[in-house]
Amino acid sequence: MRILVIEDETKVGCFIKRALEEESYAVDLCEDGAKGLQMALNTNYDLLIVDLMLPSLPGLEILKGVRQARIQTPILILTAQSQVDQRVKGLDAGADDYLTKPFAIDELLARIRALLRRGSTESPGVLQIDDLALNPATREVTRGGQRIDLTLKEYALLEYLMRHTGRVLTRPMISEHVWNQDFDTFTNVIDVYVNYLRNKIDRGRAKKLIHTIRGSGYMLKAD
Amino acid sequence: MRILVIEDETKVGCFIKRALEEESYAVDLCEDGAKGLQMALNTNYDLLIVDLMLPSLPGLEILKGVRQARIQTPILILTAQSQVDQRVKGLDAGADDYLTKPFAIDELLARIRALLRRGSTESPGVLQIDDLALNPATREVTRGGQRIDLTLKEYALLEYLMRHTGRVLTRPMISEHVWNQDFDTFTNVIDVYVNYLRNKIDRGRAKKLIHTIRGSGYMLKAD
DNA sequence: TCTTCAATGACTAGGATACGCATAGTCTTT
DNA sequence: AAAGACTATGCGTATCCTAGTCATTGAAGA
Repeated sequence: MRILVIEDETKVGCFIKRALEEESYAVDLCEDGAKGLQMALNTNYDLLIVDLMLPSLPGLEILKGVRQARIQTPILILTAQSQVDQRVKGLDAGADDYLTKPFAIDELLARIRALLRRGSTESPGVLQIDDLALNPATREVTRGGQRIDLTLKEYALLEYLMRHTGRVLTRPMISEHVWNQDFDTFTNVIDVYVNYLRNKIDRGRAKKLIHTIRGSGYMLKAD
Repeated sequence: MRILVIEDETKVGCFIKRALEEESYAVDLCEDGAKGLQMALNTNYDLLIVDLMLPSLPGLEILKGVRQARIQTPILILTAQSQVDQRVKGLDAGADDYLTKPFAIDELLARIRALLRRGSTESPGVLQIDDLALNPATREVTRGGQRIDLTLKEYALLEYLMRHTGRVLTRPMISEHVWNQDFDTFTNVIDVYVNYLRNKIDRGRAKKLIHTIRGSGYMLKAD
């Protein structure tokens, strides 16, 4: 975990640095606002601690600069007890938390732990096979970068196929996952929808992705 | 944005609820700790506000319960001025921020905005999509530089849509975050409000931003 | 090897339905 | 009285499914 501290008061800055290093954080200390912004933009820190009262560059400008650059690193700002509105402005400008001087070092550490804890557990989530992509989050389907509009059932069917690429999927398997329990086994709805999908996905393309396994069912495959 | 307030003092609780509702948040109020924990576990809130001094269940237990369930909803705790160690314990138990009673309502609101901002994807203060802009801090909405007046509910709905741009939002998802617990599932309120929004935002514009995904829900998107 | 033919799947058209839109009206709060 | 939140209802249509015909497959027999 690497932390950048932007603080002009040498004494306070060094104190924070030592305390953080004792907690085994990697710490860079910068006493100049403009230079600090540069460092924040150039290096991928895990956390920024910014004093709002700096001589060269107002602390708020640092916040704005960082957020404009689409950097989402958590930012903790330091303010004086009196600067209530500054503090509110800071939070609205993109800061994640603040601490008023003077503060207990234990509290600073607790807040840092809280900020760093939010680990991004994002999953990629996009299903892909050859040049066909399906994004369950946005329900967006593309082939070769081109958008494809699907109805609800078509989409449900395609998603099921894509989640089981390369495997033979029998009609009972398909109906069980794409239709609900009162599915009539003696119809050809599945065939019909596979056909719909083919029209939208394979029609006119060199590579066919939907294959029929005669006597068994269907399969999605690049080969 | 839907918020759960766990606060045993009826007077304080109601005060907070009303203040938040005036800011377009959907608010559930609970005066009992154990019940509050249940609600927090059952519903996907955007934020929890927990008073640390509760009669039935210590506030800390609520925090632990929520975090043990792997729920990462931001939590703001309320403490008395004196309880410094409580506060540190609270942050370590998974709280994201605290406020000491008595507090200024403006500060509570600012902190809520800060907490909610980092919860959803990425947003440097102002939410923007195409020429539509929404500023959560001022609750100001503009399209093409032109101000648009929205009611509380219209605003709440639009904010939710804008915080999840490009994703399909189902009716259950929308009701869960824009309305509170006494929402009636069997009505078409959501449709009606989407229609209201369309009238104010898309009506007469070349580019439509609100799209309906038939059979699924709605989506806000520039394309 | 070629034909035949039954089984299986591909495709199409049209009717039924459910979905979402819009509008008007009710209720509540200010 | 006015504004906002919500309910109720009718209408148009995208979507779903049925049912029927047409095409393909592959094995059996000539």
